[in-house]
Amino acid sequence: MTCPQCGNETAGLRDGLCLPCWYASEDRPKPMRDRFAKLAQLREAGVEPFAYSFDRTDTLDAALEKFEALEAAADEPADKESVELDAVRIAGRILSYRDLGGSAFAHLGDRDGRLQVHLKKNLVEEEGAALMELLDLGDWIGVEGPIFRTRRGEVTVRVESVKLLSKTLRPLPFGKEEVGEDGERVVHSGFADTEARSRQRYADLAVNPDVRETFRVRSRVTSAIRRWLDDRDFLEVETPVLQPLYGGALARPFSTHHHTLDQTMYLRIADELYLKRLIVGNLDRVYEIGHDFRNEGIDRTHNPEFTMLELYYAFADYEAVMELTENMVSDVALEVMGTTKFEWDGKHVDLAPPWKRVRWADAFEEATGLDPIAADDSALKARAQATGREDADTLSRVQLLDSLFSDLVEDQIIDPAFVYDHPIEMSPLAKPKRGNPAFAERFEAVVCGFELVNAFSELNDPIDQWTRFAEQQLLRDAGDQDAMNIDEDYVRALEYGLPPTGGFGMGMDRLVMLLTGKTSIRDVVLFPMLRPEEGA
RNA sequence: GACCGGGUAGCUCAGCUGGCAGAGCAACUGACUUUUAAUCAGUAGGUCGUGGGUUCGACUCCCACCCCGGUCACCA
Repeated sequence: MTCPQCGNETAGLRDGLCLPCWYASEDRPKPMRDRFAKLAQLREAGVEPFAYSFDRTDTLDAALEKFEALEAAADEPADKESVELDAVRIAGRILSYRDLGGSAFAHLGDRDGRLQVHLKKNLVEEEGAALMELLDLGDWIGVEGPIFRTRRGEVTVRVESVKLLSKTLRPLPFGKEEVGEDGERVVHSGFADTEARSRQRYADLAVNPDVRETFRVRSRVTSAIRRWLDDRDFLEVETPVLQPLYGGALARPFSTHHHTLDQTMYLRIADELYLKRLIVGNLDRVYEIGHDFRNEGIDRTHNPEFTMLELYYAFADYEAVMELTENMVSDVALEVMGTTKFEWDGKHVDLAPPWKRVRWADAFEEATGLDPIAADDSALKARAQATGREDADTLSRVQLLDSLFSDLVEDQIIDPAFVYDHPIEMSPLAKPKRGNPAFAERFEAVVCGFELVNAFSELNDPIDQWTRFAEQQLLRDAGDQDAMNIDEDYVRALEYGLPPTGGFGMGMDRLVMLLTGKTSIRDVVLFPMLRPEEGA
């Protein structure tokens, strides 16, 4: 292929140009053109702009801690001033650069830390002095030198050699950072565009330490939960994401096709039915942390692809699962965040157990004045209309019950509470309530007005389960697209015997939102779903 | 899907009642060897989301569309 502009041969054209012409084009912002031009200058000066490796002795935080420990060990104040730590090798991105002519101060940033370095032209080797002229904000460099404290009091590496690790060709959207007297960091004109921050999460993470912190918390939450469950003899398992029949929840699936089998496959909407098959298989206690997919709307609390923790616990009923839930969530919060008290969307909550228990029907009757079992459909419709549901006429009984409950009860629950014993028709996978089969042994854990956990005493009677599936099928035939499929294989598994089992599903994204105070799921998902860009 | 708000330089934003497209940061040139939102002098940088319309003249007013955010609806 030939570049139409310079006539040189090229493997491919980017916007109709070879890469050197593309980077030099007036269509590129000036900072990009300048940075591309610096690549050639670097190579001329004998500097490879994209290195293969760098052997660092310390992270930035570790180097800082080492120096401070040495300083603390000095006895005399006079000694403290002259404390110097032997050379370290550290690496990071250039976050700031103050060029004073013969020398320059820069801050480097890595995953967790930030450290100032001082580059003096007469101290760094010749190649490094040439390199100093060609550095930009965002570049990755590695430096070596002793650590001292400047007259202005900042711990600083006196650079004796510097190596370019990776040249950035595109300017990162750094703000200007001001560090106040109290050590608080104020960023001026940072990276604010929410869409760009989600699409280019790499840039968001690179310039916003608090975003990195959010995802560090997320990672710690996941591993703390694994540890908590592993300690209690739960077995982590992996079940199919691609399924010939979806189930375990009520939602629209994503569908795809397997060519060899010539079979429609679905991305799972829940793990539930496979995990309970494992309990049939004597695995006793299992859990899975994985992605579920629901082909529905995208908003502040819904991403089509989200992370669910499901666990199943043989010989336990839903009351045991309530205890497990409140203990696990509060233990994990305490371990990861050091507290059980959180503020979320202006609401203050305490996750310390025990959580409040609220009987579903009592809360419903208190809020609506209606008995959820005795009230007829028209009364429910009238009540729903009174709460502002204009489409009440089109809703099924289950939808009416649920919408009234969500609008009038769930929104009002701030401190964590277990809402339990839902009407049986809302819970096709749960055992009937002991002594009152109009209800199911089911609970939802509600915090800050949203559902965090959904759990049951699992239905282990294959005859009852098949009948419930059949009732779902009738709803489906009547046009309810969200009603469940009959899963004959699952019923077969139940026929082999599911011991009494308690189980739950918890939205991991929502738990992380709660712990980090984020009110949008986009802020706790690294790459949230967005409409594809036309051109990057 | 409905309503509201937004889309202007690489980033963050201003732009009034229609009259030459602006600032700070980043970039570039120069000065400066302990600075830290470094400083000082200068330079350059634009398809004002897209397409129509009104007008002598549109970033600005009108219409349609696209994208983002919020609220509501949907998602029990």
